[in-house]
Amino acid sequence: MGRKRTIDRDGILDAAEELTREQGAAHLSLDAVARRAGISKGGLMYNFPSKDALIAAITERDLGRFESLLAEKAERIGEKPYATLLARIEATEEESPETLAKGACLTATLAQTPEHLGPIQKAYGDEMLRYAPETDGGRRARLAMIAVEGAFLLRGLGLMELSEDEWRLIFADIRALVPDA
Amino acid sequence: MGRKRTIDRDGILDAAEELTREQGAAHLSLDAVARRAGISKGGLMYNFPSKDALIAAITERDLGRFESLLAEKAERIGEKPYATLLARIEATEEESPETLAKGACLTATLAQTPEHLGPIQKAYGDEMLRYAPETDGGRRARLAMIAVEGAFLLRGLGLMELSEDEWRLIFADIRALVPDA
DNA sequence: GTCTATATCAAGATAGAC
DNA sequence: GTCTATCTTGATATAGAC
Repeated sequence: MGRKRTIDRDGILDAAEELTREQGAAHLSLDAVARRAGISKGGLMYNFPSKDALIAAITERDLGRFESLLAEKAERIGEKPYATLLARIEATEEESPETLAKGACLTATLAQTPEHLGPIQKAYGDEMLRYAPETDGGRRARLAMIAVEGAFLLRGLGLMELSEDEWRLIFADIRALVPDA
Repeated sequence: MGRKRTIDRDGILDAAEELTREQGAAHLSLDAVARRAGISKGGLMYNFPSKDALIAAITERDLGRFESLLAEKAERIGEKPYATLLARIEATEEESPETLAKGACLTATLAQTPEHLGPIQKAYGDEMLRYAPETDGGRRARLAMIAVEGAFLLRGLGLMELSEDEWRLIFADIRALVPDA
């Protein structure tokens, strides 16, 4: 015990995310993060000078990852006008329960500390801006956005307990909202 | 200072709800609740022996109120098969931003403490059970449920910032999902 | 750069006066 | 039943050794 090791920042973020999912962000402590990550508290504090910094780092990493995932999926879907939206639906449906829960817990956490809301508001806002509410297609796309993010939160937070099959039907119906889908 | 007064349990719950909305539930302290309610901490603890008990009481009161509101609205809507669902959409759209935020913050808080999830899971589950996923109408109703609760959370938590007019369009489109609406 | 040890503080909960 | 005062804990953050 007490041996030094090179600290892996991504490993810390993974540990923090897992704990958030397991116990809820309210009970997340830096002590527990350090323990789970297998490092000392001092080492943790050196890499992330405060809990807020840690949470901001998780947000930044996850939003970035999700955007990459969307871009990749959208590219594979092709030139359809609502490719990104279809990619979002696909990504949300395919996500493992654990990943979904981690993302939803993080989102709920951010929502409780207004100073952290910025990045996620921007992500949602940018996407909604693509869909003009004056057009029929835009309205259907916005409705699909609300529905898919609703499914994300309701399922990820464990508020609505449905079977895999039931969720599958819901995602199919969300997809059917998208114009030209 | 120091004069005794009769403690109003509903007043305490109001104070706690307001603080939750203003600062996020993560920063809710019993000290602040007592201060806001204009009573002593001891008096607070006498009425609600723990913070968990306080949160549970808020949940119970709010779920009860909302169910009453739904029942009342559904009755006024009449014998339509999806009257309760329409009532939910109407209630969610009409809710003031403050009330919406209080409800959504509470929901997010419950989601972070698994032991508090029960009542809300039951409320959602009971409603979803009414809509058989084997029927076309049932599927549309379930989709509308996901969408309206998505709107509730996204708007109430401040995750998605849209104008009043933009939300109005979205609620109109959610309503259009309901069979025979 | 990572560790151990400790300072500091906020917050939930308790004890006992009135 | 409500109050004031205090206890106790757990968590953030800091200091300094290695």
